Amino acid sequence: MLQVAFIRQNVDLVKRRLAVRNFAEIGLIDSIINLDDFRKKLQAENDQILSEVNSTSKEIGQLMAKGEKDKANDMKKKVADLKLSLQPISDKLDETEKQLMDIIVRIPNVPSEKVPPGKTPADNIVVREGGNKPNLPAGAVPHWDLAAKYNLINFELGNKITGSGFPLYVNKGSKLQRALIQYFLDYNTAAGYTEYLPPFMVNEQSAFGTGQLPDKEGQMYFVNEDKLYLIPTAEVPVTNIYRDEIVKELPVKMTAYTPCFRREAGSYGKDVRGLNRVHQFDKVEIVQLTHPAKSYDALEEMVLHVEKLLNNLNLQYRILKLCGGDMGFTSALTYDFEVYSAAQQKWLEVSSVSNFESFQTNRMKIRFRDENGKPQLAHSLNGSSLALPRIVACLLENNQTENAINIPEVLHKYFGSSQIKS
RNA sequence: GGUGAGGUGGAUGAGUGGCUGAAAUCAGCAGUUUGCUAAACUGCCGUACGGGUUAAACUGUACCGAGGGUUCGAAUCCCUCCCUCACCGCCA
Repeated sequence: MLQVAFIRQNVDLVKRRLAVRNFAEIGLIDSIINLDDFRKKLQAENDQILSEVNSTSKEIGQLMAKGEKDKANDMKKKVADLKLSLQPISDKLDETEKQLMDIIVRIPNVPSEKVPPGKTPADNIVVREGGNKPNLPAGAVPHWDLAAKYNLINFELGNKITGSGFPLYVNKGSKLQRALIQYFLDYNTAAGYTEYLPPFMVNEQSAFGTGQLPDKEGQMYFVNEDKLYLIPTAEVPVTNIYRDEIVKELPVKMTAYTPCFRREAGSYGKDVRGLNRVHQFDKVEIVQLTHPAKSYDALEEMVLHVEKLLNNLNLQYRILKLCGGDMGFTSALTYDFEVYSAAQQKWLEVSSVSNFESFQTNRMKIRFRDENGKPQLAHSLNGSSLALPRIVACLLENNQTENAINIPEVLHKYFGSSQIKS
């Protein structure tokens, strides 16, 4: 969430930039400032009365010690009156703070000045393309057919066991998952990211910290009995490792493999065929906490990091800079990576790399000490490196031959062979 | 799940109603001493929201797991919840 102090100092900028993401702020920014003014006024009154209560109580203590009971009793009456007058003010203060919070929590992040305007994915800007266009043999088929042909993924059984969108990987299909996860983690740790294997469920506070709550309430699976959310991404548990910390040394670089659970409420149709959109999938994530002055350098570094991974896998890809309208709630700048699915003839998103600036860290109170020793909010960033299902879809489709699927060289040592045959 | 003991600042740990935002020690920071390192000594060493200031200084309030309550006054007493540890039960 945005810092009130930042909003106050940059009213016009905040309004202008929120417009870039087509957020209709409808006077909310002005309300924030008005409420904050009111809050300050109330707090001043509240503190003033409390101060009197405290000092009077102290006097009572001294009077009692001296045995001056009558005087003390008079003072008690005074305190009672003070408290009576305090009640409405303190109630109003609580209420105002709550109102203020309710609004702030629903304001999305302010886009960076680098974010292009636009409303739909069509307005995203292709930053660059890379990799080689695959040469498919005649009769090439989409991955769901390949998955069946080589017995790699059984969607029907996943459906039977759980429901649609919960694929069951089998044999080499399962091993390919394992190989990819292992490779991605090794690649990330080699680049200095510390590996974690976090819990796959988080509490409400963690889900709030990274911005899933209240914005994405209905998109997460919720275990009512224990009030826990199944994570939609490793970003949630991993970033929350540093919640309420004043970090000693920046940057912090973390990576984790986790399954990800997403209800994907409201998305049906051809987009959900095969591995294109599922409720449970595997992903390896990278997360960084940085000094505010260095977060955009870190973002570019992460983009290059993910790009190299796609190059290593020999996939045709493109990098998009998301327009204001297509960005997530918490992001200040996002690059999406898409790989080309040759058999489906479409681009599939496999990674999203974002700088959240202090939007998440303000919620989580992740700080560092500046030159003056004052706590300041760090910046947080994350990106997928990578989400597996669509990578698998493209690997299968793009590397299919008439009677085998070739495995990219970097995976050979993890996969144990160079081909999948029937 | 049951019983018992606990949750205090970066760490250890004192504190059972006012003199405690919190002793002491360690770690950390600054300095003095010192061939170097080490040691010794001195000072500093919580966060948030306000007021104040160019910035400080200074100052008000809150915070001792979370939330309520009792009281003129709560880290300290009471209630609820959460968590940790030990033992028992159950179980991968």
